[in-house]
Order: sequence, then C-alpha cells, then structure tokens
Amino acid sequence: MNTTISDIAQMAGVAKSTVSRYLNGGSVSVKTKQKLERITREAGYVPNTFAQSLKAKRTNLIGTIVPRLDSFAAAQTMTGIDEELRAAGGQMLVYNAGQEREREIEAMHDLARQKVAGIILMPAQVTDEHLRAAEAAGIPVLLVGQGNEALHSLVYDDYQAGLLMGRYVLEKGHRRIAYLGVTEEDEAVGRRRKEGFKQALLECTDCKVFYYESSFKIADARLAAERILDECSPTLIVCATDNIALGVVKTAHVRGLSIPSELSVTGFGGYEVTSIIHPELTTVHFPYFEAGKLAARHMLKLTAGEEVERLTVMDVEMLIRESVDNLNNPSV
Amino acid sequence: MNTTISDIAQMAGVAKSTVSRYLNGGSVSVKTKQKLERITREAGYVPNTFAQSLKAKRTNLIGTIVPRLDSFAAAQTMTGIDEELRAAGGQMLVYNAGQEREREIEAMHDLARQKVAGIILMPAQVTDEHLRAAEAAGIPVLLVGQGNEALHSLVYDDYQAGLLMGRYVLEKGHRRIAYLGVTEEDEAVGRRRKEGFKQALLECTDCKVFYYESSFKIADARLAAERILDECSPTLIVCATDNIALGVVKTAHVRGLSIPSELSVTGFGGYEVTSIIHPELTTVHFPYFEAGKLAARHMLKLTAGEEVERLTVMDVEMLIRESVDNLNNPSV
DNA sequence: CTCATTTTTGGAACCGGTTCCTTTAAAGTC
DNA sequence: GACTTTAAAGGAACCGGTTCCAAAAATGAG
Repeated sequence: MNTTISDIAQMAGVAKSTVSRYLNGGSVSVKTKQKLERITREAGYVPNTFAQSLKAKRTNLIGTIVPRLDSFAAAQTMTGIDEELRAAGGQMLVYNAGQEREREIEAMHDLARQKVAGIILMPAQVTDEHLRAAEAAGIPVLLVGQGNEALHSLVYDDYQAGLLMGRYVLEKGHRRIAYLGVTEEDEAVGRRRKEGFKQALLECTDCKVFYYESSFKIADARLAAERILDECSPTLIVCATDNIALGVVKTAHVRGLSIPSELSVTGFGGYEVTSIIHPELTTVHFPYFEAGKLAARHMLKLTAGEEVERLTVMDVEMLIRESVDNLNNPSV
Repeated sequence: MNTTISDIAQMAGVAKSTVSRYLNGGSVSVKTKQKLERITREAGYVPNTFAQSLKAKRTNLIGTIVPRLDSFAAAQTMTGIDEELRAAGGQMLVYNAGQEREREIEAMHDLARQKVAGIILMPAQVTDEHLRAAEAAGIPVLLVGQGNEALHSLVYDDYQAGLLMGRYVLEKGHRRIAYLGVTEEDEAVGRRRKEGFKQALLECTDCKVFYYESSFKIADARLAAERILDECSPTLIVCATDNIALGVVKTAHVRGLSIPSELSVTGFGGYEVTSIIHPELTTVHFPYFEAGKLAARHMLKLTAGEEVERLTVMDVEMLIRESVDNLNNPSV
C-alpha cells in the first residue's frame, strides 16, 4: 500500500541505506540525489514515523497534561505551547486529566510509554506521587502554574498578584473585605495568592477581613457569595479566580445589588470574558499564553539536553477596571 | 535501559514469541503464565508502542483538527471526544489549525503520516482541497459542524436553530430587526442559520429586517453593532453566534442602552458565559459536548470497519432567557 | 600511470515487538 | 504401552526505517 524506503531503493536501483542517507542529508552524489529527489516525489514517499521512532527511541511529541480542556487558562497555555512547538517542528499531545489527580499520574506513565520527548504538566497540586511518576518517566517534566524544587517549574507570581490586589483595594478605601479563596492544597492559587493579599492587609490597622473558601466552579462561588453577603456584608469581595468572581457578580445581580456602587468585586486571571461583562472586572492579568510559549521553549531545550533555570517566575499585571468602587470620596 | 520483550524472555528462559503470546492472551501453560506474570511485574516491563504500531501499521490515536483551542465550542467538542475515546482505550491527538485553511490540509497529511486511525475535522468550510486531502489520507475522516456528501458528517440543525429563533422573536413582537451574520462561505453558520431565520420571517408581512455581517471576533462584532445602531436602530439584533452577541451587548452597555428594554439581543450556541452575564442571553443551545462524544463513537466504528450513517443531524434547543423584550404588552 | 586519500555506495545488523510455521511435550484413546 | 490428537513452546521472518562498517568508485598527489 504505502511505499517504503525499500521500494524507493529498488526503483532507483540503489541500496536502501543510500536512500536513507539521502533523506537525512548524508553524503550522496549529486547524480543520485537528483534521481532520488524525482523518485520520492513521484512515488509520494512519506517515511513511516514508527519505524523512525523505533530506532531513534523517541518522538518529537511533547505531552501536555491539562486539568481540563474547557478553561481559559488551559486553552491559552495550550495555544502558546502549540505555537512554539510547531515552529520548532515538534508537536503537542494533549492529555486531559479531567481534574483528577490519579489521571495526572496515569497520564505521565502513559505518555512515557508512548515515548514522548517530554511532559508539560499543569497540576493543581504536586504530590509525591507526581514526583515518583516524573522520576519513573525518565524524561524531562516541566511544571506550569505550580512550583516544586524537584522539577523544572514555571510559575506565576501569585504572591505579588495578591499583594497588588490587596494594596489596590485598600487604596480605594475598602475596610470591610471578604476574601473568597480556594483550598490551600493548591499551593499557588490557594496559598500564595492569599498570602500576598494578607501581607498587603497587614499595613491596615482598621480592617475587617473575612476569609471564605469555594471550589473553582461558578456554581459553588454563587453559593459562597450568598453566605458571604448574609453573614458579613462587606463592601468588597476579593475572589481567588475570575471564574469565582463571575459567580459572585452573578449572585449580586440576582440580589439586585449594583456593582460597584453596592458591592465591589475583583478576580485573578484576566480571562477574556472579564472585559466583556458589564461592569468590566478589575483583576490581575496572568500571562497564560506567554507561559505556554516559554514552557515549550524550555521543554525543547531540556529535551536537547541543554540547561534551563529550574524556577521561572512570570510577572503579573494589575488590571484596573470598573468593578471596584472608590470609597475615598463620599461626594455627590 | 528499558526492558524489552527479549530481556523478559531471557529471564524466564523462554522464547520471546512465548512472552508475546502471554501478553496477548495466546495459548500458554499455567506454569509459564505464572512465571511470566511475576517477571514482567518485577521488571516493570512496558511494551514499546512503536514496535507494536510498526507491525500493526496503525495506532489507537484519533487525530482531531480544531480551528482553535480557546473557543467554547471546540473545547466542549474536544472534551466529549476525549471522554468517549478514553473509555474505549483510544486517545485523542489534537491539532490546532489556528483558523487557517492550509493548516487544516497540512494537518490531515501530517496526521495520516503519523498513522492515526482516523481524523475528526471541525472546519469552517469544506473545500475540494479538504476532500482531496481526506482521500489521500486513506483513513476515515469525520466532519463535525459542517456537512459534505463525500464524507461522514455530524452537523447541528442550524436551519432549525434559525427558524426557532426567528419565530420566537416574532412572537415577542419585534418587527424591526437586525441580523448580524457571518460570511456565507461558512455553510452552517453563515448560510443555514440565516436561511432558517429568513424562513421564519417570511410569515411576517410588516417586518423590516436588516442584514449585516461580521467576523467571529468580539471586537469586530462591537464595531458592527455600532454601525447597526447608527444606521437602522432596530428593537432587536439577532447574532449568528454567542460571541458576536457578547460584542453587541458590550456595545449596548457602552452606549448606555439597557438590555432588553432598549435593545434586545440573541445569540446561537449556548456558551456557558451566556448564563453568567446579566441579563442572561437568550440563545439556542448546540450540543457540542454530545456531538464530540457521538463523533468519537462514530469514528471508533469507522476505524473498526463498521458502517455508520453518512449524515447525522444533532438537535438544537431554544434557550429562552432575559435578553429579549416582550413588545406585545406595552403595559405598565 | 600508480598509489594514497576521500567520497560514495552496498550489505548487514539492529530497534522491539508480532505472527506464522514447525517441533516438542503433554494428554487422551484403545 | 504404542499411537494419535491437542496444547505449548521455539525459531525465524517481518514491519520500515537507521547506522555501522567494509567495499567500490572517484579524486588528488607525485
């Protein structure tokens, strides 16, 4: 069915090693080069990747394990990875872990078995199991979004993000604040982001802060917002992610609370939708796309055996928009 | 480095063909079965996929070509495909075409070369080039979202969607309507959806309808909305996709137009965000996730050589929410 | 023109499995 | 216990490339 290198060799009247050499740029005389050029083209010859990989013992595939396919952050990161990989002749093999830890582990084994050249992992949490699986895989593993000393990591400056946000809302005069976070098992989003925020709040002596927790789901955030509004009526709710903020905004609308005049809301992430809704959401921009590109570049270096700094921190940027009221001018 | 089947054979003192038979459930005595069970486990033996595929001449990979990674429809469809494939022991290899036609073609060649078992393609348009590439690939190709007689297709009932929407807005008393569509090169979204809508409008004698066109981008939709509002001040704008509707809503907000009292807006798609924004967007739900699952099931059958109906039409469902004003009761 | 050197080629082994065919061992029959 | 039948195991070829090494051809030097 498909023409093989032997077919080509036969047609050209040469040995298949010569054809192979021609294909891989080895020493071939001008004459045979031309002949082979013509024949491979006419026969529509396409090398069999398996045979190549079997010998080479590796592929140009980079496995990418994402928690879910339908999240803004994951989509942006994947797009970045894909773009950069493609430019270098590589390819991305996406593995959807469906937000389950065991499936992340399983994915690493599976990808290693498929001899991908490296694995880019976007976990919610890094456990010993992850480290063991990474070790067992025997290929470079790069973490995105979470850091770990044992592996190459690319993280966002979550602490700084929390700090910026804390300072900003203080500056706007808010003194009764709810922080709607996520589980502290999530080192980056759950802990660091909150710690930065707390640090900023330290500078404020007359502040009341209420800490709440939710899952990453919008529906859960809506429920949490109900509780917050009932229990402590803050002037502002700082949400650990844009999605959570979206849920809070929704609850506010349902209750007929106007944003920001009656309730201020902020998020983290900088998802596209936050600039589409009304009022636009004040949030912190995380460079997901750039992180994806950088992750891919780092991975390419790693697979080439080059050195890469173990920890890279990506800068974040405050996005000041419309969802936070300025309480300093009680005018009008 | 990695243990091979020969290593196992040697350790067990049997021929590698016996090990292979053991692994693939051939006839092996109880005694050797037990011995091999122990040895493969202890050695942590994992078969090399390339060697297997080289012989088998195919993989359990299904190539999926998407226009972009960061779209709700693509993400939902991919999730559905992935879920169903995984359940059947297969895997999805995502190829991002970046909304460029040539890259879709290139992707098909590339995937065929990598010996994927089949290709699921989500094109904006099906050209002769697509058909030729599908032919050349020599493997099943399944279209999702667009239909073509030459290939197996899974489409949404765009005509019906347009019809439902047209009837609904008429019923709500709108008589001065703008339809913000997309290029007619897109058979499904550009033509069928609009045709259904037009059909519904035929029943209305005193209607004024203005047709406009935009790209799929929110930014372009905002611009188009500006034009529409300036030129024909309709009571309602029917948008060909939810994203376009989002852009129109944004423009309305910027102009201080209240929705739906001063301007009604509708979309198509049923993206998650449409139920989060305020007011919630009236739209038509397209079963992207289910389509993905069904596409995967069909593909699995096709790769198994089974028959599958050439054209499958997925039902859509009207989602009546808050963004369309009822003009029939000018009371209060 | 001969001999040494370099370039180009061919042959064979190898990558790690699967599968076909043959031989050997075990089991069943009379 | 000898003979047939069936089950289990071994050996070799094959999938389609790459690579190493040796042979052949072309080139250069003297």
